[in-house]
Amino acid sequence: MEEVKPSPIGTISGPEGDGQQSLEEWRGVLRHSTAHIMAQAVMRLWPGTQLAIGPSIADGFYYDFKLPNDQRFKEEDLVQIEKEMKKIIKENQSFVRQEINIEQAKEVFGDQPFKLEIIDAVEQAGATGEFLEEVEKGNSVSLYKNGDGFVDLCRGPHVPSTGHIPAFKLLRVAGSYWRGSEANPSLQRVYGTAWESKALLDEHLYRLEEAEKRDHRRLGVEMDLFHFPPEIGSGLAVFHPKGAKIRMLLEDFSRREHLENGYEPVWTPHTAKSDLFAISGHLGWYKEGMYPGMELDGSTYYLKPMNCPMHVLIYKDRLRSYRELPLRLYELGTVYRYERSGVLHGLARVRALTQDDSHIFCAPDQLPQELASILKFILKTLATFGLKDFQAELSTRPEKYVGDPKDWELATEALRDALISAGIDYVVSEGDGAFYAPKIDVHLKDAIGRKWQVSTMQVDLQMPKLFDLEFIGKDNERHQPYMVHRVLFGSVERFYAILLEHFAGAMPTWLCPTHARVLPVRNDHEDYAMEIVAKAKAEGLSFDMEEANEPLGARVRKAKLEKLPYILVVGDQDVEAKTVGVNLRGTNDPERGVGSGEIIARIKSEIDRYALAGE
RNA sequence: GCCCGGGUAGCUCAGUUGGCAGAGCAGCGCACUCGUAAUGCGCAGGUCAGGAGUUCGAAUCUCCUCUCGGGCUCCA
Repeated sequence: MEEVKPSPIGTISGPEGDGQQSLEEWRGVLRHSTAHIMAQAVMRLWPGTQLAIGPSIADGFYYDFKLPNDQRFKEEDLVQIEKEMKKIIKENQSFVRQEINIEQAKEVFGDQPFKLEIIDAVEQAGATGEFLEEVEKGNSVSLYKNGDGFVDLCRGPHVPSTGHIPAFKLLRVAGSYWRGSEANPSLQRVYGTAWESKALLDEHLYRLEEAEKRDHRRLGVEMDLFHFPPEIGSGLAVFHPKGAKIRMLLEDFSRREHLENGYEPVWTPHTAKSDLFAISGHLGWYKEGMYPGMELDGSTYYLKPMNCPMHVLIYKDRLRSYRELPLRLYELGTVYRYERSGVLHGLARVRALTQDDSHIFCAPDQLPQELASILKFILKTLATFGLKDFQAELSTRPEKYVGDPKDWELATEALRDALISAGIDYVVSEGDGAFYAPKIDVHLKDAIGRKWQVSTMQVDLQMPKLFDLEFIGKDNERHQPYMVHRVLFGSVERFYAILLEHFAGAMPTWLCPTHARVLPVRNDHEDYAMEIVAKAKAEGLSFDMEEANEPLGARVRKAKLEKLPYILVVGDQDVEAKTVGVNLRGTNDPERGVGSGEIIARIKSEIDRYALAGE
């Protein structure tokens, strides 16, 4: 529960203004009011502008406009709009709420087609009793009037007057569509942020700057981990030696964990004939997400967008006994998906991705136990990386689906039960399931708060039917197994991106390509430094050495910028006493005189435990 | 895919009204041999994303393509 705090703003104007709002709700009101003032400013500067909607969002607000004659905002326009907004704030106009009936509303907003559409929706909702997200149902609507005659259709509430906006800033302009659909007119969206004090605004802007520094795309370049060669194509990454080493360590972790948890490795090719994807339903329901077919020997081959159909074929290769179930097939499977050019985003959304994929075939009565143990596996995996700030979502049957709605119901309830018995908070996302199954998704936030789906588990009753899967039960009869799709990382690439941002590039020691750099103080300490590198290598660790061609301070700085977890300095005293000076990442004062065997044992133990910083 | 904004050395960025393409860092060479976040000097580095056009002359203006960023939609 959010703490109820005294209002930083003062009172708010509207029916909900009963003083019970949380701080976040107050900020929502402040931001929504700022959006109104922005709309007012835009109306002054571009008379004839059509207003769409202007809600508050996390940390800010936006407003969608259709400018007269299809004009577009430019970056410089934001300065103008801000200036006008400041004027309106100075004028301290009151926000006056007024309830009017539908007929009156249609007259007031006669020249505002988007508002009219909303009013129509309210009217219809009033008739049907249907709930609408953006408006209260009913036979009347509310509007807010400001001093100079600006009127906006709005549910409210608002701050009492325009003077109650202590600090705001417009951030960027973007394109959008009316009601988010490409079929509708395109609009101009302006994003901004507003806070109850200048200090909080500055803090927020500073946070945004800091977040930019941990953007995985930027770290990827700075740390020489990966890049996207245009010659290969959009959304297709190459991993450089250091980046690939990190990736390998992640994948090794995944393999080890799966083998220890009762999964069986499989391997499947990257392409298959259309026959396979026709049976699985992919060509019917997912074709727009696939690379186009390749003609070969009279067949059409597709790159696989998912691993499931191939895993199904492994199951189906022979008759299965109930004794084999649950059968957990696991593969780091690389799949290819056509993602629209505008949605690609570094490693977080690519066109070639490797899933830590498993398909579990089980008897119906094994399902609850299996789902519970998958959830546990997911949580344990996230905990290993210190990822605590996640959100679970239960996604239900989408509009485009295969199978019987009754099966969907059964599968959805099984997932819900798993969440409830694990005591995990979740939200329901109606209609967001895969075309073949409902799912539980786990979402993680990146550096700037964008949410990305990572782990998912899906209960699939369709694929077993489509492929006629069977097993022989205790009763010597044929039965159909259930099938669960699940990933823990989601895709290695996306998880990699999330981890880079989570750790701001300072990966836990066990995920670092190089564990320590040994720095000889003078050239004549190099032999001793190399001895330590060799000793570490014999213990399975990866150390390197940089010759004393530059001052020690410069080499220390370089190693720090490379975010190496350990810098080991060796000089006269160390050669004498067989010790090293330990400079640990994130600390300022080095520890002198640590035995060379001791530091190697320390680092080794850290790696063996998958330790996070400070553990 | 759609809207907006970008693309100049490996990286970060200057580049005036159209008039000889620059800096810092990184790289390479030489000197320095140093105890915990930048030693000095020198060298090299470019089809100004690509193509077409306007012009005596284009990094600069126009058009097209590619690509990146912010959104919309979509999703691991």
